[in-house]
Amino acid sequence: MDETIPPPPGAAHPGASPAGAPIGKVTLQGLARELGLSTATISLALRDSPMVAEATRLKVQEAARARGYVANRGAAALRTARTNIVALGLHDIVNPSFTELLAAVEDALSEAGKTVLLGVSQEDVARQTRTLGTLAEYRPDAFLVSPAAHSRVEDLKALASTGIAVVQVTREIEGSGFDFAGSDDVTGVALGVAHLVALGHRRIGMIGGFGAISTGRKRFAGYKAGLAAAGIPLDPTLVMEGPGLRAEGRKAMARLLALDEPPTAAVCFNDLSAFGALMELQAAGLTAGRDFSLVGYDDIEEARVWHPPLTTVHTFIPEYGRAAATLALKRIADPGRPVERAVMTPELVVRASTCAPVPVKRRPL
Amino acid sequence: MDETIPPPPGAAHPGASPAGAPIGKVTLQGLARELGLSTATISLALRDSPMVAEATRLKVQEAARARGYVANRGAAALRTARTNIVALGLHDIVNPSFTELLAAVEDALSEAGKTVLLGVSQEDVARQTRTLGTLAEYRPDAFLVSPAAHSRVEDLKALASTGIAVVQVTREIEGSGFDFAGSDDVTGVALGVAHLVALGHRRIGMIGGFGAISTGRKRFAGYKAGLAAAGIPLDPTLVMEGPGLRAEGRKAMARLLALDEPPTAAVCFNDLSAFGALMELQAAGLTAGRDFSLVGYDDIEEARVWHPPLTTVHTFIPEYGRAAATLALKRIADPGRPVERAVMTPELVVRASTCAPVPVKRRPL
DNA sequence: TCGGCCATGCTAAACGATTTAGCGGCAACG
DNA sequence: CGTTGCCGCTAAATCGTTTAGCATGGCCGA
Repeated sequence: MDETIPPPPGAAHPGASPAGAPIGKVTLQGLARELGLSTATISLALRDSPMVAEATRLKVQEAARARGYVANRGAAALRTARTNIVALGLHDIVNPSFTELLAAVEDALSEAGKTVLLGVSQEDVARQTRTLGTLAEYRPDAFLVSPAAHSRVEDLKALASTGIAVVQVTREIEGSGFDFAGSDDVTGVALGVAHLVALGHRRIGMIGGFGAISTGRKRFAGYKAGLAAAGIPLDPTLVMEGPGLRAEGRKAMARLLALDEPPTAAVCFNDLSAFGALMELQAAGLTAGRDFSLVGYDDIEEARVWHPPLTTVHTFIPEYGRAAATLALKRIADPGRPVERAVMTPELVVRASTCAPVPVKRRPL
Repeated sequence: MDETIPPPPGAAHPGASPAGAPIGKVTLQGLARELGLSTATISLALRDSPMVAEATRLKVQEAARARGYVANRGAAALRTARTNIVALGLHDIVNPSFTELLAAVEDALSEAGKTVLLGVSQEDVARQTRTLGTLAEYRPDAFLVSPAAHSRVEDLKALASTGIAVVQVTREIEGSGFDFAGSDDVTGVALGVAHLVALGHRRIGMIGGFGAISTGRKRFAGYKAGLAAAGIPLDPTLVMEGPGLRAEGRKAMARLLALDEPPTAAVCFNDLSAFGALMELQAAGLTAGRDFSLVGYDDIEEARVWHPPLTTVHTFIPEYGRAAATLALKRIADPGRPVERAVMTPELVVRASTCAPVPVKRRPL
């Protein structure tokens, strides 16, 4: 825990550049020259190899500390074909649920000595191709990917052919044959529908979630499964497809309310679209939990503080974030292992945005 | 925009490994052997050097594409001493305001061909030292840092001595002599205080923000400046120090309400602590904007949807995120340039959490 | 006294790219 | 016809590290 760097030891360092020179670049070779040893010995000593004598090891480590030696992992990686970098290719990071994911993944990986190299595709396949390509040039030990909408198997296969470990997180491309960590979205949304059914609802809409991504398809499947379990036929006019954003949720709710026979409740693709729907309800003079029932998905922090607090499905994002990191580490260690899927089962969190069905009247305006 | 990789050209590639072999590792040397050229030519051709003939260039680029060549930036960096990596050392990423920052920085940097290497200190100086050390081993072209609380100049000076460009973002260590991008926090909070004063408040508290970080000190200074401008003496019992978290904001508000003579209003270190304070008000049966006035700081998305919508100070986070990226790029290009500070002036956003002063009665409970 | 063994540290060859001096050949020019 | 200049390309050095294999010398046992 020393906080000051001690001055160089009394013995003048032979063959070194001018004595008081700024530290600049200290390399293995520099240390080797100064200590009259070979770079091999320095390298081994710094990594506590048993092949080097105790005394030498201490001398070397002391000198390295004193000179401010910082290893060059790039050079080491060139030799060892291991960078300790894990590339993270996310489709988005401003969405709060992905922030939680990113934080969990970073934490788990840094614990394992890996460092995160970040790329964001912004839901654009072309940009994703570019980004993943750039990331690949750094030769990460593994890729953690949440594919952009509309990605196909080929868009990731390019990675696979490089022999790098690939783990999909949150979203997946079916049939890609990569490890996956995420939540059981079918069950999750079905849970929400079941809750609404139990409250007496029969006309239940679905807001947001589009078919271009696996989560969209699965959550829609959960919606259908929930209806089917209750013997309610699917009414396509109640299904509002769209990306899971506040603005989309709001538009969707407006369209639902404008129907001749509006639903009395809705499940949402994610909390974000639920928030948008809540805003539209407010604007229409309606209150969720009194005039209309709304169930979100994800349970991000904001869900708890809405007015009313949002009933939603908790999906354990940090947990599967860590799981994704673990899968990556396992596959790095053993590239031949069988494909593994880490799937968390979500849980319904009942708050105050749902109630027994109330026929929706047209806006008072 | 081809989506299929064409088969190798008709002419059998001489001296290559078994024809149908999996692509595996294609290197400059491999391409050179296959094309009967030197690695120098390949390297130059791939980078569109004018030193290589048009025909050769096309032939090389075509072959590279066909073979699935992916450059090894690590190797290139070893030679050129330029990695195109920018290290991002943040004290936290789950805080929504930092997500916005991260997104903006990543976007701006990737536009400039840089890739982000991420490290999170979690507000812990020891961990920060470790993290920055690890990041440094990858020899980033620049560091973007939001220092952990309690960091001192020496904690960053270690970076400086490596000759790497360092830019501080959001937070700074005074006297460190590095570039900085952030918002003018003194003015920002003073704006909030002035708003409250204009509404008639004289007893104004401050919630959250601790002296261990520059933003804490500056926002407190803004609080003092605002009071001074109105000729209101500072009452230390109204100042609640603490990290800017929901839980802390809640505790702080509880303590304020428990005072013999509670304030009628408060400014907050950030929106997060304001949310906590709002929760405590609710719990106490009080409503912000009617019984109490509260001003947040940052204007994160959640501020708009609170009930009541939070009056707060908008700080232009994405803007200074981009500014930070630009500063880093400029310093990479010219390490000797004078220190620059990019400071945005915040703006007050009046919503519904403030009102004229109302004497706070003790809880009805 | 000698052979063999251990402990220690060194030599040298990678790893995959970039960069620069220089070379052969050809055309133009005086 | 000799010189010059340019074009297109190559050879070789270099970046900082790791690692297999080898050299050295001391010590022990026979």
